[in-house]
Amino acid sequence: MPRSTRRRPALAHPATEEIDLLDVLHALSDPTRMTIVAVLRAEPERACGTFPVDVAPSTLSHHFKVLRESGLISQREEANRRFSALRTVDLERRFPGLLDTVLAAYGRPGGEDGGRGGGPGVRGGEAG
Amino acid sequence: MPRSTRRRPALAHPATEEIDLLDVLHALSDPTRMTIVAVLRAEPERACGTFPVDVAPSTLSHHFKVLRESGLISQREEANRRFSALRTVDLERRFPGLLDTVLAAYGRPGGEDGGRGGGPGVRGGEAG
DNA sequence: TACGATGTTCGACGAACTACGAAATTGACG
DNA sequence: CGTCAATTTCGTAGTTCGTCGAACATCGTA
Repeated sequence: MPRSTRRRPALAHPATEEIDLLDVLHALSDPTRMTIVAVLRAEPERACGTFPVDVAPSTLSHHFKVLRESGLISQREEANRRFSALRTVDLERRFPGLLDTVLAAYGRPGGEDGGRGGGPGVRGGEAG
Repeated sequence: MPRSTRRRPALAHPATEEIDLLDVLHALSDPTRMTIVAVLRAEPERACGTFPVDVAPSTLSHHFKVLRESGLISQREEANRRFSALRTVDLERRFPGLLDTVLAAYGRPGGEDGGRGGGPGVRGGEAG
C-alpha cells in the first residue's frame, strides 16, 4: 500500500449546516472539553498533547473526538501530530454569537471558590 | 404540624452567583429540557404538566429538577400546581447574553430535516 | 530495522443519565 | 371524608458518559 496514504478516514467533520446545537452544548458541558475550547480560543491551533488537562491520552483522544463530531473543532494531521482548531467561522455562521457568549460566560468567576467552571486558568484573548 | 407548611424543602434554587455554566450547558443539552426552556421563553410562567413534551410525569419532574438546580428556571407552588419560569434576570446578570444567544441558536433550522434541534414546535403558545 | 514520540482504537469499569411505573403527597371539590 | 387532579419520590432497567490500560498505527530519527 502507498505509504503516503493515511489510514484514518480523513477525520470526518460535520458540515456547517449539520452542526447540532444540543451536541455543541453537550460537548461544552464537560470541564475537560471546555478547557480545550477555551485554550483553542486564544490560539489558532494546537497539538493534542499540549493542552493543560489532566487525563490519560486515550481519554483526551475521546474528548477530541466528541469535540470534532460536534462541530466545535477541526483537526488536521501533520506528521504524527494532530492539530486542533476552533471552527470559529463555521460556528459563527451556524450559531451567531454563541461561541463568544459561552466563552465569555466561562471566563466569569463564580460565587463558589472557583472549583469547577469558576476560574479557568485560561484567559485567552481577553487581554488583547 | 401546621397544615399550611409545605413539606417540600422550599424548592432549593441556586443563588445567582452560584449558577454554574457547565451545569447550565448540560441542562440545555437535552431535547426535552431545551423544549421546556424554549417554551418558557415565550411565556412568563407555566404549569409543569402543560408542556408539549412526550415523557411520563415522573420523567418530566426529573427534568424540572435538573433545570431548577442548574439555575435555569425557578418554580413556585400554587395549590397543587407548580409553576415554572425562566430566571431571565438572574441568568442575564450571571452570564450576559447567554440565554438569548442559545435560544436564538435553537430557533435556527438545521441542515438536517429539523428533527432534533432544528425546528422547535414552539412559538407563542398563547392560543391555549 | 529498531526506537521513541504522538495519538488512536479497543475493551472494560463505575458513575451518571434518562426513562418508566407504582406509591405517596398535596390541594380543590363535592 | 372520599375522590380527583397535579406532581414528587422511590425503585429500577437500560443507556450513555468519562475514565483508564493495553495494544496498535504512524512518523522521524538513529
